[in-house]
Amino acid sequence: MELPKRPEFNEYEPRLAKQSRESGRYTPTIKPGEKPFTVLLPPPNANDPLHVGHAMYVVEDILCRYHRMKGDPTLFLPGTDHAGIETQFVFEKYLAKEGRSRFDFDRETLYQMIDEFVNKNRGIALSQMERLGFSFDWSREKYTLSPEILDIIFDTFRKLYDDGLLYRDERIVNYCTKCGTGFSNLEVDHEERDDVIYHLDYKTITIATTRPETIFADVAIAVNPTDERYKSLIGKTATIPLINREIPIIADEAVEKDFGTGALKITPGHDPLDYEIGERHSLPRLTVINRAGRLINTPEKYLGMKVKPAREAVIVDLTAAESLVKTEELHHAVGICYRCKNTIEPLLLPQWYVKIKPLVDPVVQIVEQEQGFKVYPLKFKQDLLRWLNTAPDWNISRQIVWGPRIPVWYCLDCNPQIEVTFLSDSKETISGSYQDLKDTYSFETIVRNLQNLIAPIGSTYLLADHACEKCRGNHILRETDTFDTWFSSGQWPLTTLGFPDSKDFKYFYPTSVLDTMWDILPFWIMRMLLFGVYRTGKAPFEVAHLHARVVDGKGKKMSKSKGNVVNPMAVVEKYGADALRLALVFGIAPAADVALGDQKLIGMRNFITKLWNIARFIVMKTPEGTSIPLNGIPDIQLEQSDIAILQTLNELITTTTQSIEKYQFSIASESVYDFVWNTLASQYLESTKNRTDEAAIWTLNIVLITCLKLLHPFIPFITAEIYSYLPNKDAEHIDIADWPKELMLPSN
RNA sequence: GGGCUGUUAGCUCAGUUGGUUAGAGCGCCUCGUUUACACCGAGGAGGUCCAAGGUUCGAGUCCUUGACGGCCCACCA
Repeated sequence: MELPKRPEFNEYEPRLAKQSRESGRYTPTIKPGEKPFTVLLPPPNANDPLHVGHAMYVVEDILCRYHRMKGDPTLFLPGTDHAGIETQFVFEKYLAKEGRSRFDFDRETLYQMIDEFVNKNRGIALSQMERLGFSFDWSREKYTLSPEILDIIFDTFRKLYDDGLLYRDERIVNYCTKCGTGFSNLEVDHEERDDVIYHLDYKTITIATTRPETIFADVAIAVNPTDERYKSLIGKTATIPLINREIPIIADEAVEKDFGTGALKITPGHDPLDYEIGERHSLPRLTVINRAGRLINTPEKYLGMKVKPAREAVIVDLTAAESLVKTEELHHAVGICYRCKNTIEPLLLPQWYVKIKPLVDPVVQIVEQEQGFKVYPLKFKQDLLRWLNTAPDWNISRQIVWGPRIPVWYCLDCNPQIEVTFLSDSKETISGSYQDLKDTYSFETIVRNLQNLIAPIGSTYLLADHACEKCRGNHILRETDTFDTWFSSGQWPLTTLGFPDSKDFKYFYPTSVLDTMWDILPFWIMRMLLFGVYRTGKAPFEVAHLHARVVDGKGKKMSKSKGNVVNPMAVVEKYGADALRLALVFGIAPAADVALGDQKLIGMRNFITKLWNIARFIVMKTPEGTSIPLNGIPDIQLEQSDIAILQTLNELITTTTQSIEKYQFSIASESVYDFVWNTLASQYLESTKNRTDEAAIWTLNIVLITCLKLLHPFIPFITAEIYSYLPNKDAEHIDIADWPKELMLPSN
């Protein structure tokens, strides 16, 4: 047998990937009593192609391949995420290209369109992951919107309700008027801006604000109680310019004396801090900006204006009224939508919240005391604890269509004040309370063309879709808020394994290792811990391993605008999946950025070619029909150099194994790389060129097959391809061959 | 305003608990091709380990301070 001249990775890599996928070799056998090794794939977005970050799944694959070879029942479970807002955002961009927007459609139609769009592109990420050589159990592939998964998610929602951990409240929400949905604080980005701060004359006092268009929603002026300048004014009133409404001057410690004029206008309807102060002082909440970002409840001339023009108009009028005392430059950070970069508009909205404290407490204990759960690298433990300890109640409502609707139903007849927005038959947007609209539009029209509803706090609701328990009526609408994506992906360890009764769940939960980039620690890892512990009492994974970001060859963050984004599939085309995989773990400190550039990829590819050529030499040198002992060295006269390399090989086996166990993939891969290139190829192999004795042949073969196995988790394709050419082997495929153990060597 | 992290060869980075002449890949220089491999081989040049101070028999490694990066969090209107 002979190996061809040079490996054509674009031939053998896809062929082997397809073969192993179809063979079902990665479907584990459940062996009661034996501890399985389980990894759940952090699901990529169902509709997007992979980006380089996803190539880091190689970490999970290394672990899984290693454990599979070690003989552990190993499950690497793949899946995809519907990715609520992300997907809807992508789809809206696509709509925009055709000159349409989501407001042109009722939610049912829009949902169907997105569903189709996702289904059409659904396979892309999956086939790309196949190409990268991830050893998934494809028979267990999951999707976050599958009915059986939704059942579990709704069940958790119901349990939260039953346990009194679920409530509705009207609070300030970070609202993006462009995306049309609220976000949690975590999802808000900040941008440094140079703005103008306006000093406005409120008769008795002068305030400073960057948002003069919200003065119509002012309900008080607050000063710091220790501020000598204003002490005498507390309890008096001030007058809002332009509308001359009198509002009280109050004292609150949250006001900073040194900022602006030291007097803060309180606008609880449009600012989170003001909302808090308003709560403390039982102040009313006025709303002057709606969800479209337009002014309402203001003097007539500003009605319907968008925020920015309204600000300008108000300033013009304030100037004319001589209420504008002065303006100053202000450099500050403004909240922007993490998706579309639009300025966040804090608005009052009724939303669904999960009480977080009762969920957090047991998790804090588990994390602190490492009760069946650890974080690697350790430095992230304190981050996780900080996130846990400061987590506010969780707003799980999102005002988008792409996702599971929150499973509660409102009876319109019992709650006629519910505000509905829908398209009339002539495609006009109609919005108002059901009470006001029900005589003009039939319930059927509203249902059929519904875009969204807003149920005021206090509305009664049902927990299943059936006739109203009170009035027996059938005018029932399901909540239009959908779950925050993390509400469903946070239950991934439960849903993928079929909580609570399936065989899989009983055998594979808790899972072994969960690896992601550190940036979703609070979004995802924390939520999985909360849900996992809430529903099972156990952390959903024994180890959370956090890796770093993939950056370009110069160590710079990849970004579209810089044009340095690396497409993993292009890299695979050019250098092969093995080279990419190796480049992602080679020479990297734990949780340090991974610099990925051509130079490194070339180096990795060269190593793969080198390995091929070493194998080619050894196979060529091995006479036809030679039987190679695979379980130790037989009684045969070895030369000193043979024993020496076998001893080094033994050390290598130990180093590699221990390094993988400790997640030090860099050390593991570099050790084998160094051994193969320098010890095996440059030294030993050269020294055997004039030998034809059995000892040399056997040693070469044993060293080769051992190295192939040690390298297989990192570079599965080339090792499998070479293995398939070997005349003697211990398994049909290398990915199910035994992990190397140290050889017993003759003592002399 | 808090917190984290980095600064080691031209470039990208390793250096576990402090211990002999500080390493890798790529790049560079010289030489080599009927060779398993030019996606190669042999050899070589190249570092006051950011700065200052301290602990120590001994510091790239620990401590303090400073400089310059990067990142995260925060209700400065």
